[in-house]
Amino acid sequence: MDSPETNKIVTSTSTSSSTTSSPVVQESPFFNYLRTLSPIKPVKAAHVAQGFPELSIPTPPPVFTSPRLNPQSETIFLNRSKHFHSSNKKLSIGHEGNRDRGTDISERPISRLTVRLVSCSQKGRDSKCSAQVQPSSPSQFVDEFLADPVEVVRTNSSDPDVTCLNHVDDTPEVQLGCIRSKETTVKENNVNDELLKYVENGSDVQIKSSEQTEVDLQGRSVAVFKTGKMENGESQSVVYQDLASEDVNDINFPNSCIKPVSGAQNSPHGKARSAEGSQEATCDNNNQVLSEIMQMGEYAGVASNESAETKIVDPEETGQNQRVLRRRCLQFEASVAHRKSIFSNQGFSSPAIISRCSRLPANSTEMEMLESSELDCGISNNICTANSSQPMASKPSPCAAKTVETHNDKLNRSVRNGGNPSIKAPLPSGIGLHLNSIVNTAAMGCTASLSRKPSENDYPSAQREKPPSVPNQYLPTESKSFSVPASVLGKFSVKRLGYELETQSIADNSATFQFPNDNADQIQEFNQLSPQKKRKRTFTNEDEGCKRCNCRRSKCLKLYCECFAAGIYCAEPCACQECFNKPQYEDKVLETRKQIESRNPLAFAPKIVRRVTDSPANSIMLQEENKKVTPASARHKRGCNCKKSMCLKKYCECYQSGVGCSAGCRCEGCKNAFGIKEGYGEVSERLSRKVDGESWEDNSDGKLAMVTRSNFIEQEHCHPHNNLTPLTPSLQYPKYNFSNIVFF
DNA sequence: GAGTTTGAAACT
DNA sequence: CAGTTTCAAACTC
Repeated sequence: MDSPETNKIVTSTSTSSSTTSSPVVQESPFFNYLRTLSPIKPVKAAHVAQGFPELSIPTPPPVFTSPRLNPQSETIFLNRSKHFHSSNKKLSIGHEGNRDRGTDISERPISRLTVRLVSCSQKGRDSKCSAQVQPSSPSQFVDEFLADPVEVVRTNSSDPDVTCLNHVDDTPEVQLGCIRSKETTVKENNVNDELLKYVENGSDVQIKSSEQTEVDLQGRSVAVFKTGKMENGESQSVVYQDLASEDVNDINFPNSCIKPVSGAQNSPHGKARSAEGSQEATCDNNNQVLSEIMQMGEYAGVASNESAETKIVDPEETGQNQRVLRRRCLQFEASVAHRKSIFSNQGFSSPAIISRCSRLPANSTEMEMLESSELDCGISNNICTANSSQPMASKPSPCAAKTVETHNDKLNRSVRNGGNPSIKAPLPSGIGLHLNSIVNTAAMGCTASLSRKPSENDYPSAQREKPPSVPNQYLPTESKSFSVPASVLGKFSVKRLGYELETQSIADNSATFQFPNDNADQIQEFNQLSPQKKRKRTFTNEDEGCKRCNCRRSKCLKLYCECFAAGIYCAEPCACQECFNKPQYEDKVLETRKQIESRNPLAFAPKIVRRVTDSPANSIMLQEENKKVTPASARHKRGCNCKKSMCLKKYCECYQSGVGCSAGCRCEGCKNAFGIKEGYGEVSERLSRKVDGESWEDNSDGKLAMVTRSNFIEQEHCHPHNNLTPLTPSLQYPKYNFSNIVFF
């Protein structure tokens, strides 16, 4: 069972030697652990094929700055259709994440990583559970990590380094445990025997759902997690953990279907093996275990509670969930380690924060930009095609309708059970925001439009528009919301995502992602629309969140195409014609992209760069500093060139992105509400302006200046995190478009 | 929904 | 690099 072969798992290899497998990683406990498990044959090192596969893997963003960063110019083009396909899932073991801060997994052992694994399915396990071990890109980690909600719980442990990730959504069987920065030791004790007895004696019962039991074995508390033999025939498994100590018990169970308890992987001496309680349900395929382990890393979410939760698996869902999980066949150890190490290093309690900055530099220039700044946060967009099987509840896609149902059901159940549904929604992934990316994958249901929800006062009544919302066609069938704690919001950057971020009161520093009510009919309706109708439909305000390209003559191979510019393939919501920006034309896409980049290396770089500091205090300071210098902290990289719109309409990229014009702009008659171009007067200068068609003028009490400052602050803070001066109600807030913004 | 305006991208 | 053309989004009616 154990694989005698070493180095079966090839860590991801990018074009740079800096990303080759680290000996440290390979010698890490986890790596050793995997060696003993995985029969998976070595795979050719290849970077993730999420996007344009020929392009090299971007290195982690500067927030994870490491001397090992690969400065090589890299670009990434996301392949929606492949993004969530389990068949394309690739496993990356550890080291990629380690590049972040030069922290090796082995340096940050994971203990108490309690995992309630899904039970093994005897049927078709091979096909479902086999985890293809391949390298993966960090971005994939991030996106997928963010794709699923988990609950990050700081335990009651006095150890500040302990952070628990509790998956709370669709796979309650999986719990990410605690991350500890200190090493553990393994002690011999008799618990193993006792536990084994317990397992063997107690596991032959037909249990319907996973359960966790704490048993007292020789005075030591041992948590036993069982996943029972399901009525559908799926097997039972048991995992255990000594709760009394940080130690990982070495236990030899007769069966090899391991159900690892945390720490085993990373404990220096951990050799945790596990057994399954049911003899008839022997799991002889370690791939499943590996797959499940990898799934651990798939979940990310937001910090929420102060206490851990025990998730109860609904037996009705278990089978389905497992199938969903297996379909994912994720490989996330590296991602987990990556994130965990960041958690520990940053002291963050939320993976969402880690998820920030996960967008990878598109090229060397961008990398430089990133490196030169403290990349703060970002929520990137997950991208998928309408055809992709994408089981995330909050990023439902038509193709994942069944999964969506499952999620919804879970949500409902959770609500009924008094659970906290507010944290069910996955955070949109994506960080950094692809420069040009609009990634409005909202349309795909895979991204969220994370935009400030304007109050009614934000716009002139005559022009009041509905705030961007998730396109109906890709939304769950029920309205959902989830709250994001201040700790997360504080680090958020905002981009056009599929979801609407509704800023709560500034005082509570929280925000709620609101999922509009939705219905499948609309989904179907939209999908049945002709391209012409989609064209119209797609760009209505109410569907802004799902804006897709509408190219007719560019074949979606020019920067005119927002999808192409964003580095994503066109998909179902697009109304483009003769589109070549599709996976089947990958070669052409890549070729064109390279051609464009050869002409302009920054063609796919972010247009808008914001500077955001890592702490509110710093942000304030920076704001104050910036106010003295420029009207806005964010700048359009190249500057606009408006002649007639006076930078007051969305024709203007600066205005559209909610940033002020700068000296780099060549606009004429600039009246950008977010900050006019230098030379056209100070921000606080009294001037008449017209915003969204409504003219207003500041008065002598400095109101305008204050308003401008508020805009300023809002931008600076990635708006949800704004505990500064609230916007003046009378301010006619232009609608933000964070599509092309990168936050630093 | 059709047509116009606009400015970025592409081309020369 | 500047001028022109093409293009698609934004906007208006």
